[in-house]
Amino acid sequence: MCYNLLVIMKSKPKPNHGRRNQESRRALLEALKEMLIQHPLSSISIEVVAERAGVSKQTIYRWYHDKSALFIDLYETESVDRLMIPDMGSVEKELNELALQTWRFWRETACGQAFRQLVARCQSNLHASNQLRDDFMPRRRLFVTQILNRAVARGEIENGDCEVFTDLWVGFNWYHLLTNSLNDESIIPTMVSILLSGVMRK
Amino acid sequence: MCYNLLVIMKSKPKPNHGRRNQESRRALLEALKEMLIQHPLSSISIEVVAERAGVSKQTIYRWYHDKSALFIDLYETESVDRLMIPDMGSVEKELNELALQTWRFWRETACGQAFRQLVARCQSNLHASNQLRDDFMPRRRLFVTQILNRAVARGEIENGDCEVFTDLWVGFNWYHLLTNSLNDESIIPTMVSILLSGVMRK
Amino acid sequence: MCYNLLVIMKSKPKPNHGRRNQESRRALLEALKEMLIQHPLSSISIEVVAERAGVSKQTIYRWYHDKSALFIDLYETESVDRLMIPDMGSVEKELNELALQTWRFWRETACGQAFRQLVARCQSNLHASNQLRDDFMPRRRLFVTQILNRAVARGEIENGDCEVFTDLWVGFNWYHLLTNSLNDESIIPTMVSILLSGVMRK
Amino acid sequence: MCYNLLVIMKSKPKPNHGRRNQESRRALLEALKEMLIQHPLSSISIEVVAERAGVSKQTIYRWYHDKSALFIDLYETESVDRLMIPDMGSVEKELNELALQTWRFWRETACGQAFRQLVARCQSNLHASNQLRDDFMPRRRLFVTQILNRAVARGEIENGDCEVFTDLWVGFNWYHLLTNSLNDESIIPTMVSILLSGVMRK
DNA sequence: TCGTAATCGAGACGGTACGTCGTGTCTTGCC
DNA sequence: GGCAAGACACGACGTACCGTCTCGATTACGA
Repeated sequence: MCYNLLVIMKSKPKPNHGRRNQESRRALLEALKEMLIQHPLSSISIEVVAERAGVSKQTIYRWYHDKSALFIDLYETESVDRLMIPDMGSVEKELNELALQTWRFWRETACGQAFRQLVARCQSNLHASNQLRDDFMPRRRLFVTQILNRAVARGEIENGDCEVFTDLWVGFNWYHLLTNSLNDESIIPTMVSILLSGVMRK
Repeated sequence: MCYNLLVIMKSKPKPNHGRRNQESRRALLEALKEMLIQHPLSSISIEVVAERAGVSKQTIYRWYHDKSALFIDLYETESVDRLMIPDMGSVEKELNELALQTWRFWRETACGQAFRQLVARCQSNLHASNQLRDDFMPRRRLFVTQILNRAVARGEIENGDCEVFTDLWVGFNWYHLLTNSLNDESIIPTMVSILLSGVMRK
Repeated sequence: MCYNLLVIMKSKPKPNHGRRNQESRRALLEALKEMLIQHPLSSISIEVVAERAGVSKQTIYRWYHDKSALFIDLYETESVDRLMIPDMGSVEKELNELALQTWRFWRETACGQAFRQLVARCQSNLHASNQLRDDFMPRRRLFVTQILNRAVARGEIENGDCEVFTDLWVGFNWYHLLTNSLNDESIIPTMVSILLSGVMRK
Repeated sequence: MCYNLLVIMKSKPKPNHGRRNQESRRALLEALKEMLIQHPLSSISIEVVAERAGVSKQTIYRWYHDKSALFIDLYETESVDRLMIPDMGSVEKELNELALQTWRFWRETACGQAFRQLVARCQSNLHASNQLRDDFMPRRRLFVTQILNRAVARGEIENGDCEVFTDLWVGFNWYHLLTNSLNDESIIPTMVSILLSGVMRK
């Protein structure tokens, strides 16, 4: 049910028998993006998104279980490769870069504010909550584990405790996002160094 | 409009002629508390709370601006300081204990659910957000810094980076609360040990 | 659930605690009446009636199970006392008068066309069908049985077979309504005389 | 667009290159017939008929203008002339038999339900309405007039008022069909006797 | 023998309406 | 004045069918 961007993009361009209409998907995400600039996610109804995108409600429900899923599609589409950190030869450099990019992405696009709304919404919607935890977050956490895996390969850090490390990483960033404190980037290196101390090879 | 706990507590013990009915307030919070145990936040409507408490909707709206305000009243009423960890001679033990107590407090009382609602509300309310960051959280963070200060005094850890350490600490716990994953307590020691590595005296 | 006109009209004028808002009921029927002039019932949605009457959908559903019930309220309100035939001393005269009045009522107001739509609708809606048979028609049939009862009292006709007589009566009129043949009133006396032969006292 | 039975029946027995697939037409009517037995008309959607018949919606719309047209095709296909009553020597016996057969035909085949749909459709379609009154009904009424004619020949009844008699007859049956009350056959003799009283030779 | 043209299944789509739910406001009459 | 009761306008929900529209596979026919 959940739409997979990459698979679609790689499939041959010959379109449409009973397959998803890419045009309507694009219009949908575009409409949502524009609306997110002015309104919090919670005040944006599926009804209005559909109307604005020139798409029927049913089409939304066909591809997305709810508003959150729609936003997630947008979020992932927008953040693709912005948070893909290249090999910089050092886990410390890469983690610093990832945190910096994440904070900037959140500050500079509508996505930061929108993600806050998404988290908020999940606090009163069981399905959205499960989806966030089991579907969306694992994909986000990959950006971190990728870096960690490279570091393991380089022999920089021990292999293990990767999940808890990522919990701490994500928690730190969420906390700053959710309390509106993404401004002081100077604390990032400290955070990285505290975390790395716990996993560095002696 | 928003109900202020202290004012009520100072009012005479047998008041009531046109003043707020304490009985209905108590019934309201009680009903809410019971429901939070069994039902996800999402499925609790003001309508149902009112009915269960035997209170009219109007009475709720007279005293609370909206649903969140009701949850917050519950949270503040319930949250006694059961998170004060005594000196156990070791920062590691104390931090483990604090995390454990925090998770249990959130899991076993309605407060975890209520706090989630509080955080959610702050994502679309600037004033609430500032209050959370500048007023409420500093008090909560004291539970951690207190332990850290004792550890510094004992010579266990370096003095410094306390704020970032606490950010990581709080972030980790929030993350697990907000994603509904407070069940697996076995990861707590790992978390504590990673964090402490970054600040332990060599 | 089904609204009873007479009870309301007789109740004391002091209005409204949780009681039905008469103004919105009036607006509703008025809106429906106007729309029936231009559109068949089947093409009139509850949504639009509500909007036109300046009333919320919920309010309609509170008082009427479905569109048919709403129309029935209108129909009965409109036809009240138009089809109440006074004692004319002779069952034959009275039945002739009743048929004449019925045909004219159907021809001259929106109600005839609307009633056709109502019957049509009942052919594909079980609930509407039951309501028509068990709720609405018994009240309509009273206009006939009233006349028959008077005739029995006068000794004009036998007491019995009243139901079948009324079936025949109603069927005849329905048939002419549903086949768009309400024009030739000259057949009415023949119909009356055939029917009466079967029940007259010898 | 509207499918014409006769044209099909005259077409060569083994046609089909881009011609209509008889198998899917048969499956369609069969599915419809079966569903009419168990489900009220209201709950039968084109979508479900198509699925049950293993036929695509498009195929239905290619051959029928709308849902009613589909029902009508069924009615005309199914309605063989099983209502031809033989001479039984008595008009009363014959009329009783005719009513009984009619009711059973409507109850036991899908045709009763289909005919209800036909009548319903005529209430918002002038052309269909005229056709019903001027084309279809006269043929149906023949079953009655035939019996009446025989009775006149036998000298049982007066010659005259045949049309009004038939109006009453048909109206009575329609009324019971359209209100879903074809179950209590015990009222039929009463109906016959009332009607006959009005036309019997003294 | 191979187009070619229409039918067919599948099913996505834009629509319209549905009937329900929840919010927050309002009114009434009791206390 | 607070309060229970409950009607109300509003807005959104998620679902059900409608009738239209591609698409690619199938199937005869006629060149």
